[in-house]
Amino acid sequence: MEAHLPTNPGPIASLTPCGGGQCASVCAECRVRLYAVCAALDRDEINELERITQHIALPAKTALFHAGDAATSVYTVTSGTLRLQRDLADGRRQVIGFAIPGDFIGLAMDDHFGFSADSLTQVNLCRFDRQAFARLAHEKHGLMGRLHDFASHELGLAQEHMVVLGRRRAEERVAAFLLRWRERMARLTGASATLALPMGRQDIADHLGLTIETVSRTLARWMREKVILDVPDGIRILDQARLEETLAG
Amino acid sequence: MEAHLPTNPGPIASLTPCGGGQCASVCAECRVRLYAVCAALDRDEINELERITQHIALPAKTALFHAGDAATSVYTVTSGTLRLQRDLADGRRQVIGFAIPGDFIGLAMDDHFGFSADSLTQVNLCRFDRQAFARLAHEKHGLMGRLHDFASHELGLAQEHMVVLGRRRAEERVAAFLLRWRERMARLTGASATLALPMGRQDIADHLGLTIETVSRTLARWMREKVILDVPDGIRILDQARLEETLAG
DNA sequence: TTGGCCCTTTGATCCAGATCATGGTGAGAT
DNA sequence: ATCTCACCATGATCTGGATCAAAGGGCCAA
Repeated sequence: MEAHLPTNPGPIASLTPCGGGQCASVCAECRVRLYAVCAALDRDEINELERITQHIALPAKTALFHAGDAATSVYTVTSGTLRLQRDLADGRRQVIGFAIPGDFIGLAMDDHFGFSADSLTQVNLCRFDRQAFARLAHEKHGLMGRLHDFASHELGLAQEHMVVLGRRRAEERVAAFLLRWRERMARLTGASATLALPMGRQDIADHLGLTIETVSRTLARWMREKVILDVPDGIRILDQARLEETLAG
Repeated sequence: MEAHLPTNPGPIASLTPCGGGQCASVCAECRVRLYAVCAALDRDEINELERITQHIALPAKTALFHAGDAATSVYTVTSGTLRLQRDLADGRRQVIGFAIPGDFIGLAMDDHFGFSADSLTQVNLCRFDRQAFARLAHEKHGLMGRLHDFASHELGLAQEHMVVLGRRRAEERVAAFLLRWRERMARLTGASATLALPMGRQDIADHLGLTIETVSRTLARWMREKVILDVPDGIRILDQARLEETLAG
């Protein structure tokens, strides 16, 4: 595994404030409100949150922040997909996860980000000043509870992913990824026949601790065997049971 | 990796309430109070917590709970070491982590445990009824904040471990484990020349996604090269810089 | 003292997945 | 159109760590 430098995003974009109809300018119109941390808040509290909210539009393939940056802001994703990753000095990458609408970025509330975040698609975000958000969380009990729910849920997912990385074979890893991604997308868009895959093969490989070739071969085999079907910008799962068996085996 | 069934702990022990001088019977005397979640509470709140606290002594090599069990209790470790793990159907194991004094078990606040917990040594714990503890956390703002700090800290560690499992070579994994374990122990006991390793080689292997042979060979080589020294029930790190270089490489 | 059991070490061999190499394909630029 | 560039697919070969095999200790029970 040498430095392969995939999809190197440019410098951090000048983040354009989100005007016009591109994203909800008020929480009341927000499509992910019920999934996001904000669901914890009542009408008055939402108003308070709104005062410290900046709506941000991030173009595709752009860095939101880098690992080690001072964490002056935290974010809620309202649309699009981000890739969260840690890099080693010699170019090896671990994709920690992918953030989708409703996800909160900055749970650690640490002074510095422990990973980098780059947009895969165009992304809309609510940006909060970290200090102000932390103050609000310390005032509003419900918000802190909701944050904890998010953090502990993430922790459970992280532990599941440890099993995948530590003890699963290549084929099992890819199956686990497809099934989990499908599940997450279903929560957002409802059960759908086709599964959008905004991330590339290299991103999947770096998420699963594999090489791009292994991911590609595994998917190609499943396509030959009619387990999945290739569609533009994603796949269609034809035989979910087969993927689940792969995982159970 | 076939079923190796290592260190199969017996059935869950009848947990003996902790009487006598074995463990602090009141929080005021607790040696880990400042490290544990309880540090968030003032004197009155500590008294309330104490009312729902059961002091428990768990013998070595005993199961505290199994993955999938209804999570009726949550715990703070006051002494000893526990092994937290997930098992696959065919015997493969992933050791999620090791819990040491000050650690909180049950952050997920989920209805069911996502992993099993077994004592490696004799362990003393504060057991809390989960419902009562959750109620207290929702009343006492400081406690919820503290829980969130713990959860998000754990999340950061989990993400670091993903890098180890996904992208590190065998030697790097073992170095990462020794350095991190040393760090954790240092927080408890102060910097010490010798490093106690209450877990076996198989446990380390299952934590790092390796086999026992690879762990054994790596440690043996470092002993030959005077990087570490074998001492009863642990090791002494002679050349920490060498381990850090291994990790940086 | 002996035997049994568990854990660890060490050597020999194997193989899943990495690495290396090459070609295909589609989207955007000119 | 044609070029370029970033992905993706796929065949050939290699290798780090797994697997297989065997042989020490250390501890405890009888």
